[in-house]
Amino acid sequence: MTPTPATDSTSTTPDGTLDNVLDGDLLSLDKQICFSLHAASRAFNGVYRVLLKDLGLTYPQYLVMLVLWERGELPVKKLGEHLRLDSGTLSPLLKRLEAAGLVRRERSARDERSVEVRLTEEGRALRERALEVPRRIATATGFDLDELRALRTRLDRLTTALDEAALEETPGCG
Amino acid sequence: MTPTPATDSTSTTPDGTLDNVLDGDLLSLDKQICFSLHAASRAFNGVYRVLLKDLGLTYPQYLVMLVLWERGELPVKKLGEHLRLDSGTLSPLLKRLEAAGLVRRERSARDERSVEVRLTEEGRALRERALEVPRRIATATGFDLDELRALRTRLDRLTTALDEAALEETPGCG
DNA sequence: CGTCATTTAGTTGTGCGCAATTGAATTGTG
DNA sequence: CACAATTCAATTGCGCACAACTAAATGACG
Repeated sequence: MTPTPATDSTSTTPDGTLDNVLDGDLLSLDKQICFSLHAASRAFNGVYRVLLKDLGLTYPQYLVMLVLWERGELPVKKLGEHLRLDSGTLSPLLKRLEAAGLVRRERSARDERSVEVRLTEEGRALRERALEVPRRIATATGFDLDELRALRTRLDRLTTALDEAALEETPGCG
Repeated sequence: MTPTPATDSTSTTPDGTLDNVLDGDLLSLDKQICFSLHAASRAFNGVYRVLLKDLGLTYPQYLVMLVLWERGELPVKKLGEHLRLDSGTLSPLLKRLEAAGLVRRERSARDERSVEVRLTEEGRALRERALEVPRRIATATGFDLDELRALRTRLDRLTTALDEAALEETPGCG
């Protein structure tokens, strides 16, 4: 059972430009891209879920820990900037990490609006057990390091383009 | 503000194999891949959200409609196979589509376990308004058609590899 | 100094994704 | 036929993503 849909009605276009493509063909290609991206994202998520289960972490929690392992401690705001997540997502997530004993949250003394997130000893220790995760992920993709880097570059390019487009599409920003 | 993290401590490895890479380096690369993929997925989702708002659809609902526009009618089970989603996700989603008047759900006469999902006239009509979405998405990515197809191929390869790896990782399937 | 805009976390509500379970219908087997 | 196993949709529970809002602290400005 391959993830590839049956039809590929766009294969008749000679060049790669968008202008002389039928809308129906585009809708079909869009369907394929949608599915592929959506499926890839969830498949990736699924592999992480399996690997992270031993560590008691979800995938987004792992992302937070990766940042904290690198930086040690930082306010929720900065964390959100690194991860492109807002407090609506981070606040409950951090509470769960705190409940798990991996993290402490305390109001900053110099700015009482801010909340500092720092690793506990237990949280710092978890890094050792996490070290094997990336290798197993890399193996799971079937890609070598160069391919992984290339994929990263391509995804970043995609994200940048999409973010810019999103800004232009948003009503009131044109 | 680029999505690219600061360090790239993996750039010292000469070949693309995994064997002679330090765990710390891999953890760093993993962080970058994680972020890139997660960010790309959400950025894509965000652009769709903006474009689909006019149609009153969420991104997953759009995926369902794409399948229905192509097939017209099919049971929940088949829909789930196409989208790789289970009834836990599809059941409430389909209820919302039904509440929106785009879809009807009715028990199959020949097999009362199965539920047939079919487009209403309104649901069928929505396709016309959806035809412009793919072109705007394609434009938003900044990729041309060939690049989009290449991306799709790469993502499908990734998904296949990850799914296989997930099966092997799952306890009790080795 | 007081007032107002901004910054920062947190809360609420909606929807998705997935695991686990339930319950009904069907199929297979003796 | 009776009974066990399977199939299918729905439900429940948890966590994440995001929009919209609240509340408190800070900073800027008259």
